[in-house]
Amino acid sequence: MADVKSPPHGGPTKFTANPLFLRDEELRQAIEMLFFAYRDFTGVADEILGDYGFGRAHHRAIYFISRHPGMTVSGLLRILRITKQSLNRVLSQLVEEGYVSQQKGVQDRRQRLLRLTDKGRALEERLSAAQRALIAGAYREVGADAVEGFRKVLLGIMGNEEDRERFERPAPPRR
Amino acid sequence: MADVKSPPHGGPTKFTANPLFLRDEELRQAIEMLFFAYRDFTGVADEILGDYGFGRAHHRAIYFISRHPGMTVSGLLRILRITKQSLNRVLSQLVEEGYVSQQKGVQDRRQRLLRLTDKGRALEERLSAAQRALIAGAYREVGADAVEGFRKVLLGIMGNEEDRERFERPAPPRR
DNA sequence: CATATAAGTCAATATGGCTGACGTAAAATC
DNA sequence: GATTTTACGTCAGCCATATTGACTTATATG
Repeated sequence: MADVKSPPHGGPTKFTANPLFLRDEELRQAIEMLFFAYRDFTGVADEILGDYGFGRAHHRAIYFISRHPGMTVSGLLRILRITKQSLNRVLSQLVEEGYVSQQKGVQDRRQRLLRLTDKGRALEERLSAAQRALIAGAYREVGADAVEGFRKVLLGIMGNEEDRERFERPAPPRR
Repeated sequence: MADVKSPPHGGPTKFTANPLFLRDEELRQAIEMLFFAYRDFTGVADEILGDYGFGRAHHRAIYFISRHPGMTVSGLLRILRITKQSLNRVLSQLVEEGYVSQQKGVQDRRQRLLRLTDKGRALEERLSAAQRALIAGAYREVGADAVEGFRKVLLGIMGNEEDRERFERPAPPRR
C-alpha cells in the first residue's frame, strides 16, 4: 500500500518475464480495478441518495423502472435477483413517497405495472446524470476503440445470455 | 425486459439520429453493463464464500491482505473505506479462525501487521481463481486492444489518484 | 371448478455498514 | 519526563438490505 509505512512486506509479487505470471497479474489487476471503479461509480449516486434517505436498493429499482417503464414487479425481481420481500420494502416506500406509480395491467389485472412519476424521473435524472458524468469523463479521456473494448469485456463478464441481449449495439457513435 | 410479457411499456427508448441522444444512450448502457458485470463478478466469489460462512467483507479483507502482505490495520481501513468497528468484526473472525495472522510491527510496535496464513492463502486462491477465470474468459473472447481499452476506462472511472497509481502498467503497485 | 400465478404481507434472522464512547499501549512531541 | 497523538481494539446500539418460510388476495387459465 502506498499508505503503509511499515517494515518488510514485499508488496505484490515482482514482475518477471514469465508469460503465465503476466497473465495472472493482469487478471488480478482487473479484479482490483473493478473493485475500485465500482466503488467510485456507486459512490457518486450514494451521496445523492443520502439526501432522500434512500439506499442503493431504491436506486436500482428506480433505474430499471426508468429503463423499462411499465414493467411488472416480477420482471423487476428477475432483473434484480432479490426476493419479493426485499423488493417490496423499497418499492412500497417509493410508491408511498410518490416516486413510482403502480397501475393495474390491462391484459392481466393481477399485475402492477411500474412507472416513475415526474418526481421519480427527476430523482432518476439526478442520479443518472452523476453516474453518466463519471463515465463520460472516462470515455472522454480514452478513444472510441477503448470504449468499445470496455463494452466487450463487460459483456464477456456477464455470464447470462439474457442480460447480454440488452446491449445489442443499438447504435454507438460510429463503427 | 426480455422477460416481461406485459403490455405496452416500450423498453429502452428507441434509436434516433440525434448524436446527443446517442451519447446519452451509450452512457446509460455503460451504467447498466457495470451493474450486471459486477453482479456476476461478485457472484462467483459469493458462492465459495458461502461454504465458509463468510461474506464479501471477508473477501475484501482477504484480497487486500493477500495483495499487500504485512499491511497494517489502518492501511486496510483506508483502502476499504469502512470504519474500524466494521472491519474489526470480520478481521477478528478471520484471525480467530486462522485465515489471517497478526504480528507486531518492528519499527512501530502499536501496529498489527496482517498476513494470510496457509489456510488463508488457500481460500484466497480459490476465490481469486474463480474471478480470474471469469475475467480470463472475457479477455480471451476479445483482443488485446479491447483489454487495454477496458483497463483505461476503469482507470478513468476511478476518481482517486492514489487508487489509480496501483495500476501503472505492467508491473503492479510497487512504489 | 381447480389450480397456478402476481402481488403483497407477517415474522424471524443474518450481514455489514454506521456512530459514539472508551481503554490501552506505544510513539511522538513539547 | 510529561503530555499528546496514534494504532488498535471493544462495547453498545442503530440502520439498511438481504434472506427464508408461511400465508392471503385477486385474477387468470386449464
